Amino acid sequence: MHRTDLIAIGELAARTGVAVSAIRFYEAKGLIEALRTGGGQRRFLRADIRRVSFILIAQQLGLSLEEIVDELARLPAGRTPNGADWTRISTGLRARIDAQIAALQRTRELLGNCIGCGCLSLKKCGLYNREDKAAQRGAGPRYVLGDRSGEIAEVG
Amino acid sequence: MHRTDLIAIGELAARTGVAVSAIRFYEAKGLIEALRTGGGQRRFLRADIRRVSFILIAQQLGLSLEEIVDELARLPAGRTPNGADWTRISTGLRARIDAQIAALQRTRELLGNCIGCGCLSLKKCGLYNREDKAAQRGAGPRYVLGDRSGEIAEVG
DNA sequence: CCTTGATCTCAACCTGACTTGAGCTTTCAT
DNA sequence: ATGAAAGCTCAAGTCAGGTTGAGATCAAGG
Repeated sequence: MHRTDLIAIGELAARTGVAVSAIRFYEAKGLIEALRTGGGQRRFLRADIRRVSFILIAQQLGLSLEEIVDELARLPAGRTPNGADWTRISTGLRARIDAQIAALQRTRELLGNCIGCGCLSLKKCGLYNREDKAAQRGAGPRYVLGDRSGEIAEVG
Repeated sequence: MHRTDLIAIGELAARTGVAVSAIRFYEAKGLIEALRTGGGQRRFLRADIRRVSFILIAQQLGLSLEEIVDELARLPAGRTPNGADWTRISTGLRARIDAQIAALQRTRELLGNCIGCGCLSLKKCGLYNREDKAAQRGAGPRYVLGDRSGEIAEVG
């Protein structure tokens, strides 16, 4: 505690590589919280560096900010999160990573069998019939990569 | 050739699971082309079912529509693409898949070493210092997951 | 004290990937 | 020949995840 324990938004930004505007945005979305100085400026805990880092990692794994809020909600309310807390949270991420890897491996294989032969008959090769909830993130006609699951394409 | 060789937009939509509006959008973006009837309605080749399917697969792998345009530009101009054409194109996708799998595996490992111990000291564990151009797709503060590469976070 | 850099708020704008709605026309089965 | 279903265009809206800008205030070193 020999140093200032609270950091300004600029420092949090510098420490995490995230833009100041993004940090304000995260606060508005409920991902992080800030104390305020008498003058109204934000002051963060050092632990928030860790918290923001977690947000970045989770984003890389394809979680939306909304999902990340849910994950972070599992952190302790009052006290600074410790190693055990992060471990608990990261377990969920690990499962997600494993699922993504599995999905990619399946796609890779199907790509060989299916596009490789030039047929691209989706009904037959099932490149879409997979229940690929995990890879559903990121664009694509919404209702296809999700809602549908029944019959899809078949090349005449 | 015993069947109608041209299909309407509604049929292309039904065959691929993509919304009609999305197909028009793809045409506007140059991903597919359509012939027109005398009355101005679009008519697609059966091969376009395959083409749209390819678009969906590529999207799942994180390519933007712009990137997909580039990939598709490698298809033969006049004739209907054949199996060999698709194989050639899909090779690029395979490389991308492999890269993504590798990146995820690295992340998985780092997650164990780094979050597992609770430190989340990014400079030390390098969860960010990776040159993760592939996973850069999809959200995240733009300039972090890309432009930067120098010093990042270090938990005090 | 004073200045300079950091912050503040709020509203507006941006990109990507589509969707929606209005108003009008084409197709095609009966 | 006709009427419902499907298609057309064009402008505007949506959502996520931020960024940008204006105008005002705060914090801290000299």
